[in-house]
Amino acid sequence: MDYEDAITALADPTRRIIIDRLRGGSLPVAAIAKGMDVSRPAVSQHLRVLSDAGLLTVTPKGNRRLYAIAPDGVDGLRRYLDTLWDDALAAFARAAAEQAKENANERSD
Amino acid sequence: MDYEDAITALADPTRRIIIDRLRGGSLPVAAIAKGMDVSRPAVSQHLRVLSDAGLLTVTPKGNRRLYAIAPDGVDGLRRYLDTLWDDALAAFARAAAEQAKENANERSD
DNA sequence: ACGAATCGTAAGCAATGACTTACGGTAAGT
DNA sequence: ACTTACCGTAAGTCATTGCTTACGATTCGT
Repeated sequence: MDYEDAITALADPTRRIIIDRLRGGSLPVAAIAKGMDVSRPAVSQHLRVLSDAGLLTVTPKGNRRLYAIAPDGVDGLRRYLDTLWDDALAAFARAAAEQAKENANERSD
Repeated sequence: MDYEDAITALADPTRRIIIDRLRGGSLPVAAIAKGMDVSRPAVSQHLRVLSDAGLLTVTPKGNRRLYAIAPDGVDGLRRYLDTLWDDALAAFARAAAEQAKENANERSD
């Protein structure tokens, strides 16, 4: 299972902020950390977690390191949630049908 | 933001197991806890977290309480990931185009 | 070649959270 | 009515983890 690391990584608010900052495209670490309420090393640690989870790609560019969102990592989570969504809807429909049948029995009592 | 509670709730492995057990339909607490490697009160606490996050619905049924996956809660997370997916793909496409342009400049040097 | 900039890592600390045991409260069975 | 079953909550403990400061390594600029 790979989506598990992804969902664990995205559970942290600071990491979601980092992800949001990368929505527009790749950024170096200093640019990501700028204006955030945690130190730059903290951001580095979060970037490590996000990379290990497959949510970010790193491309060394001379002095700096550019981080970007990895579409594949996001897709893993999307697929997990899609199956969950399908099962939830199916179970919901069955429960609704069951409830309707019970109501019909009540009326016939 | 509501999806934040949902993703935090799903970050825990035990809670994901609980969710998986509810994929087939609603279950009482004892049935969920049966065979799991944590105590029943622990399951109760997890069910509380999942409910507060909007991922589960509770319907008291006489002596027992039936828990079921709430499609709406799952949908909130799906929408968040969809926007993330869209932005990631767009950024990826821009980066690819940029890279192609750089390569063209290199060949012309 | 030397100083400045960019970044990752190590060590230590404080806070969050997941678990257990113990308990109380409500509904079902006899 | 009394016992049993089902379930949530409280209190306390222990591991996890997110943060800071300090440091070392690599690259850019002059």
